[in-house]
Amino acid sequence: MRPLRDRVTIREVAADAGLSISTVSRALSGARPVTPGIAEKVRESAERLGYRVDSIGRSLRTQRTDTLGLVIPDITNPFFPALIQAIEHAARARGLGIVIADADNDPQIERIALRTLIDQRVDAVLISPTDLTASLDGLRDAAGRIPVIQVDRVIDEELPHIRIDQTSPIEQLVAHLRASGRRHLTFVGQQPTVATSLERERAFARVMADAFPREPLRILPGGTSALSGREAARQVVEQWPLTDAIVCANDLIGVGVLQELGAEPGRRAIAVSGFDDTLLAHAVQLTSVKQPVDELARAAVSAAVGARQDGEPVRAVFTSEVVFRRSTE
Amino acid sequence: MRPLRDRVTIREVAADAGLSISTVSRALSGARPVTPGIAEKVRESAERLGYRVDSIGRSLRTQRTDTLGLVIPDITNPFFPALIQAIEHAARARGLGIVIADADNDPQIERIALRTLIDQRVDAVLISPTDLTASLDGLRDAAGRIPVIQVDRVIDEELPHIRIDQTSPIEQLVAHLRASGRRHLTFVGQQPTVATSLERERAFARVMADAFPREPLRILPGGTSALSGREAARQVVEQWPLTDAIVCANDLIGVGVLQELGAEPGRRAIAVSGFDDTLLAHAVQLTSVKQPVDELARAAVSAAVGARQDGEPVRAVFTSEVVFRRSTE
DNA sequence: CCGGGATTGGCAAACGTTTGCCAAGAGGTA
DNA sequence: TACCTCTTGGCAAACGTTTGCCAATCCCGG
Repeated sequence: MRPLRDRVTIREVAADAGLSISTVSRALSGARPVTPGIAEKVRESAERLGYRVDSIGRSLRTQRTDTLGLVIPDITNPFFPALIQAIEHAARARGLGIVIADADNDPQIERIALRTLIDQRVDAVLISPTDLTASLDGLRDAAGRIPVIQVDRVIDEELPHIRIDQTSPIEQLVAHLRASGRRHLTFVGQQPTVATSLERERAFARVMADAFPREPLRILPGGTSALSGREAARQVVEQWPLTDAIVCANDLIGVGVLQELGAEPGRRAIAVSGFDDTLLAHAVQLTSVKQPVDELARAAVSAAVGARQDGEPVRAVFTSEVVFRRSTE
Repeated sequence: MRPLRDRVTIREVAADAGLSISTVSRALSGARPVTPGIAEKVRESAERLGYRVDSIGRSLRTQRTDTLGLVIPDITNPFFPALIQAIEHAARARGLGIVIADADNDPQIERIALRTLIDQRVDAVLISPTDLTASLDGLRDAAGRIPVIQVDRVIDEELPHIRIDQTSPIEQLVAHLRASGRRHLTFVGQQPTVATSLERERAFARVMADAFPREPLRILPGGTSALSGREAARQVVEQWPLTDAIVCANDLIGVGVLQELGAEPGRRAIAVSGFDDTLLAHAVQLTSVKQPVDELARAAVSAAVGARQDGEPVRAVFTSEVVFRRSTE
């Protein structure tokens, strides 16, 4: 590797421009007005010398890093890359950087990740907690130190959060399935410790009680992977052979169910739907629920920077839409 | 938000333990031996006061951040989350954090992301460059400032890089297709400005020249999405109706091709293969090429930290395996 | 020509840590 | 006992920036 030039400091810019350090700092940041001629001269010197402000020095002084931490339960679930992307854009639009930590679906790792982010001095943390109960201590501990916003998955209603309404898409889903003649719907969740999965399950229960009051409630806990979806599908056909539609808590499970049921296209015996409208759903033509990720992201980032100023807890709920595809024809 | 405790500094720990700041620093970091009793006392004070070293202060002094930058061309291509995850694990194992930037397939954004990472003072950057030529300037500029390692996609052979061998999986693929009676293979790439896609295309050309010397070479440029795969598939059937196997430069394209050809399972007229063995390939039973992501990641992280010490450029090549599935039966 | 207010440059302190240097003490040897 | 070496604690400087405070200058009106 060729020798790396050492960095130009503000001191050298000041010397070059024949001004004091403070004037240079103010000219560059605009913290206070400077005489136009001087401003120009500073800009020119900085440009020519290739000066870039040292974020470490600045952070030490300002006690800000202009950086958001982002804790994700499982980056291999394709919903989260989409969410990350949206949050990154929203953050960039406000001049903030983000640093991502993957919890690997493990509350222990998640907790350590939170500590690490806080030690890294991020200004706030956005988190989709892994586990409804096991993540609670870590979350609250973190929230006692810096602003923390729960995104998508919320496990503590008291702390700030941004989420979607789970009921309305389930209503749309059930209505559609009913209209196409299905009567015996079964829900396959993730682990019941996943906040969103549990909410979807409860919404399903409510909606079903309305739509099919006499139908028994069929709910199966699943897992995180497509594999667990396959297993759940086997169990469903065996346990409740009447089932003519399976509502899944996310796309991974939906894909697994679809695989197990046989992937022949067109009208099929059992309708299947997923959740999150990931590219998986596109790939296998799975009906799914599209979350307004960009709005979620913008709201979350606003909340994070806002939380630094006023201390008002944030609670926002967005609506999402069902995207119907071949799997429910 | 409840009031946030302000941080405990090393000064307070020193006062509490009745020792000097430097002794505390050394006791905690182990930079120099301290008398066991003192070490114990320091540890106890630090623990009790809840002291955590301030990474900003430390970084200012040491001029290190113990953080790696990671520039990804497109986080919604599921190969990259897998790569990110692997790199995160490898980095964590060495006590390093990572900060991720998504280039959104745009060399402009990529360039800015690189600058931002460097401004953030990451110790080194791992990058999968977006564009074979348009990324070059930004890459070299960055490499002139801090250690930069190209991962997976390499566009400058002179700079450090970690990659896989593309030829051997293509050989396996072609051999398998040939053994199952296919004769008229067509390659569908991404844009020819994607380094890996181009390498795969060239490998395909070489291998085909060997295996089917009399067969004309059929190569189609594609795009980044499943959609472009669908379009490519239409073009292939129209332009080269004899085609009985399509080798795609990645899984997204493979999925699109599969969709367009009709997704009926079992032996089909045209065999299809993808690349990267993402969860998409699992979902649609697409034959694909599995890269040794964990090894890539470990090598890349080693290279990044190594580059700080010796200045030896790194060039490593790993082998990858074909995973055969229903799409090539 | 003087006084007062507004504007803007500079000094120096602070943010929290690590580390080179010095000196004090401990322990061993002659 | 005297001397030498080795260990280990403390002082203070440095990393690069922002900003509170003061002072100098300028402009304007009387």
